[in-house]
Amino acid sequence: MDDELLTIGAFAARARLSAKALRLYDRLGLLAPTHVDEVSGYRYYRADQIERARLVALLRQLDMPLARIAEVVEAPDGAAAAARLDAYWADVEARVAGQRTLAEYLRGRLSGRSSEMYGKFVVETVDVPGQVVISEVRHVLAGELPAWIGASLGRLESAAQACGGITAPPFVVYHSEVSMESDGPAESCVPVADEAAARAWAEEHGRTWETKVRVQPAQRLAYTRITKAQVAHPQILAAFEAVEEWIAREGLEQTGPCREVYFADWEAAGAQDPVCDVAFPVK
Amino acid sequence: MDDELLTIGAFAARARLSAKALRLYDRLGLLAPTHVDEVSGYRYYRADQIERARLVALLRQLDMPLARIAEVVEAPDGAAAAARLDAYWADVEARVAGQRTLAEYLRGRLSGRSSEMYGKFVVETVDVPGQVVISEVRHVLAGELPAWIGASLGRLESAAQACGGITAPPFVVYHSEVSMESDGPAESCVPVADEAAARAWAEEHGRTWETKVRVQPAQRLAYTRITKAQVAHPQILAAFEAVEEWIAREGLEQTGPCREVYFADWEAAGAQDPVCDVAFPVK
DNA sequence: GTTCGACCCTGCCCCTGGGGCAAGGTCAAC
DNA sequence: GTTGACCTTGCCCCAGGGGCAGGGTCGAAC
Repeated sequence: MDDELLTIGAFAARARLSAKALRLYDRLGLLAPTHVDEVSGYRYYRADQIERARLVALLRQLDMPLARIAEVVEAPDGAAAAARLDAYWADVEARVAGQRTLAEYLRGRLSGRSSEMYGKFVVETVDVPGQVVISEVRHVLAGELPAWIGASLGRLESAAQACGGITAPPFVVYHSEVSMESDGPAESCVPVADEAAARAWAEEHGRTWETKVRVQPAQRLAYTRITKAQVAHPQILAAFEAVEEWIAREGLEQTGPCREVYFADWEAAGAQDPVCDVAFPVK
Repeated sequence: MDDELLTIGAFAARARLSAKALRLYDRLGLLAPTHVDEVSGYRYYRADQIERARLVALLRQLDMPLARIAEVVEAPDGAAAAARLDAYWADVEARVAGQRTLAEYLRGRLSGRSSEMYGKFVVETVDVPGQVVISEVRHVLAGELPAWIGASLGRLESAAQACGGITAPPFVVYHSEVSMESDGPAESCVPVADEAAARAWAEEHGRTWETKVRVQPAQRLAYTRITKAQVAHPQILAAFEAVEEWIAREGLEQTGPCREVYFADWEAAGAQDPVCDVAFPVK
């Protein structure tokens, strides 16, 4: 039973895939034909491979990359396969949720004059005094940013205990682009009390981490406060945009790179709690 | 003011785009530099182009294709731009909603044994008598399917008045793949009472439309009933899958191509009303 | 046995939205 | 004048195939 072999065309029709796609899946090892004629090169598929082919086709309808499809179809059991599908789909939903926020912001910016914007992002200014900060600098992609920020601020906060303690909320400075693809250098900073101790600490750790001690001069910041849910790409870009537009409207001038100031306990915060100020130095 | 020119690198940093991307946008006419040195080929951008560049960058974060971005940024005014953004985002939401349904179905199929499936799709069989049908055949992509089905069944239903009237619900037969990319021929069919009149009609219209008259033999159909919201790609594929799996479980055999039977008034139906049977001829 | 049409094979170029690298030209500061 | 940072074009690469060319194979009819 069911041991009859199908040519690629017949198999393609029954699996609702193209022959071209089947050749690709063969080459990638995702769906190898049962038998390949060594002389003619003809691929022959068994009828019971249709089920797997259909699954691949359906997963492709979710725009799942073939590499992740391979992980699903080669899972040891159905539960593991379902878990991998869930993981993928959760990624998709998270990405789309962020894009949805950004799309809503853009719609307001394109159509509305300004009232809609200010309804979404309230921008204010604050004067911050000069600070001594210990910092780590790294080139990091947007996808790794949350993990790096957490790890880096964690290291710096524990180091700050030996430098007289933390004197102001930690922040992250973006010296270049803040886009999905860029790895423009990011700098995580923790203000500390004791500059001499900080310099000693940097001397000690400068070889293992990309650490620095800087004196951040007093400056005025224009900022907007955002919630934990908004601290992610790409929706956070809407906040950056809003602050920059506000700066332009007010006739002020940016005097340095943008930053995110984390003034709240990240772990303890809920998704709708304010945790972060998106800020630019101005004037 | 603001008439200073920026090199591509400086402009890229301020617009949060890569120089490579800016060269591409220049080549596509999406964002041309204000000035290009004819000798050196250097591109120079004016500072007031940053706004447009930022908008492009944000729209790219929505995964909007550059061609559609061009439509947005070249819209005559903000309202038109917002409308085009809305149209794009509605497309995205519709696609994701369909994929979400499919993902839920697949999760159930991968993890559950069968109870979850049957909870979602109830499959039954029905014997249908032989019918004379008038039909149109066309190669059509999944994206155009809804429009084509509506137009085609509309034409056939009005033609059916001259062929003794409609004797059974209209249906669409998929002679090949039902995937997003395939254009495998689809055939829209309306059963009519008067075969002779139907043949005369086909003779008359055969030159303008790809029309046929067929006698559909009596057959048994395995089908599941779905709602209006489920009649769209890719989520309808879950229904096809469910019926095929049921057929295999019951030890039956598919004897022809799948079809969708539209038994309800499409316009009058709400999203959650059943409107369509997804069916396969069996045994 | 032959022939014909339908299938199948590989290989190449195309698409999008860039990344990355090489070879070479430019610019501005010292 | 030199140096180093920046810019240019051009080519190859990725996924996930589509489409076509040129040539090999299959089964069935004659």
